[in-house]
Amino acid sequence: MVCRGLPSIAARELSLWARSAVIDAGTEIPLSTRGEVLVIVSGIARAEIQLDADRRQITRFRYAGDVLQPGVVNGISEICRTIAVTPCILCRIPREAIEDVGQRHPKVRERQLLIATSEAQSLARHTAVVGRLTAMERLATFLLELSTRTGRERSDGAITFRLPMTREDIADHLGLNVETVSRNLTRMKKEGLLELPKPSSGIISSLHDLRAWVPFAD
Amino acid sequence: MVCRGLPSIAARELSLWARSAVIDAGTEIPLSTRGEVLVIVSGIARAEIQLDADRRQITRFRYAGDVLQPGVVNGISEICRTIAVTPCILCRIPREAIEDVGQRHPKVRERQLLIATSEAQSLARHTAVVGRLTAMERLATFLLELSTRTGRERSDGAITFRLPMTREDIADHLGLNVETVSRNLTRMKKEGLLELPKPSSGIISSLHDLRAWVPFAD
DNA sequence: CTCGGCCATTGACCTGGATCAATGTGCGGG
DNA sequence: CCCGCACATTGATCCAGGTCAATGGCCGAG
Repeated sequence: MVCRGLPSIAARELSLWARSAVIDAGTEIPLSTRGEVLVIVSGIARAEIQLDADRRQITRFRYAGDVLQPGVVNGISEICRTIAVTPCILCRIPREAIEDVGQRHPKVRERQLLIATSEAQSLARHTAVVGRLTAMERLATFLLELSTRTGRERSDGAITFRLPMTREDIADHLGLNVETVSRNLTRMKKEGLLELPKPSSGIISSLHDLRAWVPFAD
Repeated sequence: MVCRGLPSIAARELSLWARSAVIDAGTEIPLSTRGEVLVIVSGIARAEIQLDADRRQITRFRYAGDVLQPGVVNGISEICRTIAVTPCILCRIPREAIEDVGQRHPKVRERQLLIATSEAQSLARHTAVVGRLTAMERLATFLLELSTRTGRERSDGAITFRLPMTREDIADHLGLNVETVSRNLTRMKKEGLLELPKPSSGIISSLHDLRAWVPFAD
C-alpha cells in the first residue's frame, strides 16, 4: 500500500530503504525529520492543532495506508501534531531513499505530489463539513469515512467498525462538543441507522439511510 | 513571483513557455486542463464548494502570487471551483513546460511539492478557524490575512486594503452568515480596530488590538 | 470481587449566531 | 440627475448546539 500506483521496480527499490517503527497509543508520531516520509501500516492516528488551553481541532484522522509527508520544510514547523489513537505500526522511508529512487523513477515524485494535492482536497472538503453542515450531517460524514476506511462488511450487508477514538476526539474533529456527539449518536441509534454494542465499536445497520445524511456527492 | 526560490535559469526557461490569460470578475477560472499550472499575477479569486442550493463553503481566497495546481488528476475532478472575485490576470504554464524544465531542474518538482504541502497546511489551519473560533476571531483572522496579502501600510502605521469580496463571500468563507459578518464588522469599528470608509475598503487602525483576536501564534 | 477513575450518556437550561424582516446606501444605466 | 437594484446594515426573535450538572457503565489495579 506504500507504493500503490508505482512501477514495481520502484516499489522494490524503495522497500530496500524502509525502516519500521511502533508507536504506543497516546504518543506523538515525530514528523520533524527533514524530508522523511511515513506510511501508516496499521493503527489510527489524529492530526491536531492546539489553539489554546481548551480548544483543539483535529484536522484529520489517519488510517492504515495513509502517507504522512513532512509538513512545511526549512524550519517552518508543521502546524499539526500527529498522535497515535491506537498503537501504530509505521513504515519510515528516509529522505535519501526518495531522492535516490526518485531520480531514476519520476513516478515517485509524481505520486508524492499527488498525495499532497489529494491531502489538500480532503482538507478543503473537511472545511465545508465543519463550516456548513449540521451536527447530524457531520457525524454521518465522519462515520461513513471511518467505516469505508476501516470497516468490514458483514454477510447481511451491515458494516462493522471500531471507534477507538474518544467522543471528545470526534467532537474536536467535527467542531462540536462531546454531548452533541453523544446525543446525535443515540439519535442515529433510535432512527435505526446505527448500533453501538460498545461505545468503541459500531455497526452501520442502514448504509443507505446514513448516506442520506451526507450532502457530498462522492 | 511565479518562480520564487527557483534557480534563475529554471525560471527563465519556464517563462519561455508561459502564456497569460485574463479572467473577468465573476467568471470561473478553468483548472481542468491536465497538469497545467496557473499563477495569479493580479486579482483575487475564491475557491468554493457548492454543497446544495443554499449552502456554499469558500475554502480559500486566492491572491496575487498564489499558484493553482491541478486538483486531483486522472478524471477525478477537483472538488472546488475557482471564481474570479475581481478581474484576474493569470500566467499559464502548460504541463509540458513543467515536465521539460522539471527534468533538468529538480528544484521545480521540489517547489511544486512545497506548494502543495503548504496549501494543505493552510487548509488545516482554516479547518481550525471554522471549527473552533468565535465570529470575532474568525473575522479578525480573515482581515489579518487579507491585509497582509493585499494591504499597504500607511505612514501612520495603519493598514489600508480593499475588500472586493461581498459580505456573503466572507460569510461563506468563515462558516457564518452575512448578518453576523456585518454585525461583527461594526463591532470592530466601535471598538476602534477598524474603519470602513466604504463597504469595499478598509483600514486597520489598530493592528495590535486586531491581533489580540487571532488565537494563532503565527 | 470491589473500588476508583475515566469516559459516555442524559437532562435542564442558556446563548451565540441564525433567521426573518425592515431600512439604508452606493453605483451603473438611461 | 434620477431610478432601480444589489449589497449592506440594523433590529427582533428563534433555535441548534453549547454549557452545566448528574448519573451510568466499563475497565484496570489491587
